Amino acid sequence: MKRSSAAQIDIDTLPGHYIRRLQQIAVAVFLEETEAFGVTPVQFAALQTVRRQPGLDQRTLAATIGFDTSTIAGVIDRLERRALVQRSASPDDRRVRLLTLTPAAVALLDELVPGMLRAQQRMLAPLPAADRVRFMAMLKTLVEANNEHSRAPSDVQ
Amino acid sequence: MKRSSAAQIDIDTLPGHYIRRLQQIAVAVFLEETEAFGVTPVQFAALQTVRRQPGLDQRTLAATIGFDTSTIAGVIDRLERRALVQRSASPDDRRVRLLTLTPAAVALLDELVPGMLRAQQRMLAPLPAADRVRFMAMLKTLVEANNEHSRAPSDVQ
DNA sequence: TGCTTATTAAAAGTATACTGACGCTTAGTA
DNA sequence: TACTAAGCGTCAGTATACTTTTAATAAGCA
Repeated sequence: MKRSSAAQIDIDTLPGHYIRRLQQIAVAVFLEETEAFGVTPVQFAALQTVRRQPGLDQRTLAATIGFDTSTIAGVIDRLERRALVQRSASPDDRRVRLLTLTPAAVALLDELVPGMLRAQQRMLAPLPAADRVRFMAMLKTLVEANNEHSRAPSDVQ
Repeated sequence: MKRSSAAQIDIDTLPGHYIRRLQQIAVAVFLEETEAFGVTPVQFAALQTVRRQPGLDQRTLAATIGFDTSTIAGVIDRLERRALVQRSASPDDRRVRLLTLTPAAVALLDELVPGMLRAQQRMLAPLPAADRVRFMAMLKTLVEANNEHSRAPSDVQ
């Protein structure tokens, strides 16, 4: 299937190359469909997760959506600057900052969601309907089985 | 399948989320298997492509592996600093810089390839063998069909 | 209580990935 | 030939993503 001689290897036969390209496409389609709102996919994931679990701390948020805490700190900085997220001190542990959404963020999410869902559908649209389900199942299998190899292992399954 | 009420949406049902996670995993596994060489997946793709097409210009390289020219400029900067890639002026067109590998880069690629191939196999290992082939075929379908939506459309195919 | 270890956040540094703007060069046209 | 459009590479700016280090706080234990 693949030659082991280095000179022969074609990038186009490597899963990693296609995974990277599909991720690029997923981001581009998301931004196309939601461009009016100026929210990135990562920012959306953070907002949506805090919406469902108000009072989350940054560490748990990072683990839930699969980032390291450094990245999340920057994401929350930008969302806080736009008055979409509030950081408040935890009464139990003064190292911890608890996250909540502002009403503006809730309103923004409500407006954003239809475009976000259109983006998800567009991404998989080139596959026949039956394959879309199979593809999602395989993606889940690969992510969950390889989770411990990721740099920012998610603790959610 | 998915509720359209924003508050109900779970990140874990969205293809985009799993694609991003799989990309994270792919990078992490690649770096694990090739850590001795200090080369990133993007740098590998650039090196391997220039190896197969010596004298490539940056713009064609970018289009071949699916990047914009700004990103490639930074990648080539780093590879040039490590004396792995040489930029030379084109005799035909003074706007163009032609890329070639140094002997050190060729030797490095030869050493790197076995680990890179192990990484590709590990990524797909959680799937049964028949599904690995199906998954790759679906990936190709999605990337090729959505190619025009990407920010840096590849001109290959 | 005092000491040690663990946890959390922030900061600095590296590497993608994109947009938009700019300068140089080439090519096409009046 | 002068003007104009297009192409190529670079640079500045924004936003991920990661690593490592540092500081503050909390928790466990003698």
